[in-house]
Amino acid sequence: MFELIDANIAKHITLSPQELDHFHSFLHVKKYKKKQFILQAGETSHFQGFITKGCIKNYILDEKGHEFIMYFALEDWWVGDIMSFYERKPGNLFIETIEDTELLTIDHQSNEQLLHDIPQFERFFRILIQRSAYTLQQRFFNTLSKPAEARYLEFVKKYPQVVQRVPQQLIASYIGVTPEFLSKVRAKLAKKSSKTEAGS
Amino acid sequence: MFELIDANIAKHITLSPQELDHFHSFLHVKKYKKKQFILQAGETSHFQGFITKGCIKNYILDEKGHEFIMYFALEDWWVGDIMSFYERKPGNLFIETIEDTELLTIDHQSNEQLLHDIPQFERFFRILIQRSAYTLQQRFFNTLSKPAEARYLEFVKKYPQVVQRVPQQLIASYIGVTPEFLSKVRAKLAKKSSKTEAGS
DNA sequence: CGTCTATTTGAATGTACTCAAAAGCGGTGG
DNA sequence: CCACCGCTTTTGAGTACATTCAAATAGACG
Repeated sequence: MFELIDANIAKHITLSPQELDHFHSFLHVKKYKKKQFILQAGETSHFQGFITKGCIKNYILDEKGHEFIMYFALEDWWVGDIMSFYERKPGNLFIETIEDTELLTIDHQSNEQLLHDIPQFERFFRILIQRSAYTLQQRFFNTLSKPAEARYLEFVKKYPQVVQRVPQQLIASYIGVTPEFLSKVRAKLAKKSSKTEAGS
Repeated sequence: MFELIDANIAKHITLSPQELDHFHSFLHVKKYKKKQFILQAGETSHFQGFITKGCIKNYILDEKGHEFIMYFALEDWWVGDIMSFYERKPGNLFIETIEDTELLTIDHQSNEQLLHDIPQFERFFRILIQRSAYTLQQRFFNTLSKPAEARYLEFVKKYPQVVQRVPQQLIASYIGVTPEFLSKVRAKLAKKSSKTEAGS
């Protein structure tokens, strides 16, 4: 039950068996069916989640109702609206399942208690946020500096499991183009690679 | 000397006078002339800085040598390449002064000591990173969902001091357009507002 | 005042978008 | 088991926002 999350935490901090047990005592299991909301914009996020099974998308909606996907998350990822969770006010993120999904969650009060009882978690979550901020920065840079084709190829290389599991239109949203345009990019790539392979 | 940084920290955590003194003992003053590098891509960042005077730009260079500005920082802002600093490996960020600048800095070893001696700082830096991650996320969303004109107007509204102090081409880089195009955007805005004012 | 840099202007071009329609694909019920 | 329905992906034509390159103008500083 806790193998995955324990291994995840062990990547950055080292806890005693007692501390681990204490940590586990704060966690709850939450289950969602496909296409359910875990969080909606306007709500205050009452928990952070760790995915033990399934797949979700985290996105913002603009005025016209277009989805802008901030990230996908599969097993072994943490999900949540960090600002809403820590500042205890309504956020602007949607979190929605793409498949049936199971989370381990920790609510706000438990989290405060955890940070107090095991200060190492303060460090753990700092590292988590730091890395996600870095990833976002790189992605922002890529989006401004590289054409859609390069961004798509990098996405496929970096997240092959996601490509298998989520519809193409969501990947279009992630890399920052319309579904129609991604389709055209892929058509061009297919033509290119068929040319290359035609060297018989 | 430490008034500004103490007030900055007091926004998020509360320290005793002794703890503050202890914190101050870790700090050093660094001074830079205009257009000097504080950090270059490929270097490992050995310190985090807090600006007491001046103005800097933090940017990434693409293969063609185009600058992509991640953020500007003035007095009362923290600057650094967080990933490089904490992971102790070469980063890809440039930090360069736009004006003569003075920093209070804390080096890596002192930082570790500080986090150990006053664990509240672990929380402080987590909050800092959290907020910058949030800001970056909003900006990324804006860049994908809104036209350049709207992004420019929001920038002017949000950072009026920066508009006064940095050349326009750098603002173009920040909002994600070429200097030429920002110039055209401004020309159109000027025409619009002159029309509005012509209702005499 | 002259030089160097920043900004503006213009023409041609390109990357990606919008809208509309067709084709593909998967699940479900008759 | 096949036919149909809904949803996703593809294709195409026209358009828009922003880029590139080149040149002119304006500003800042010694």
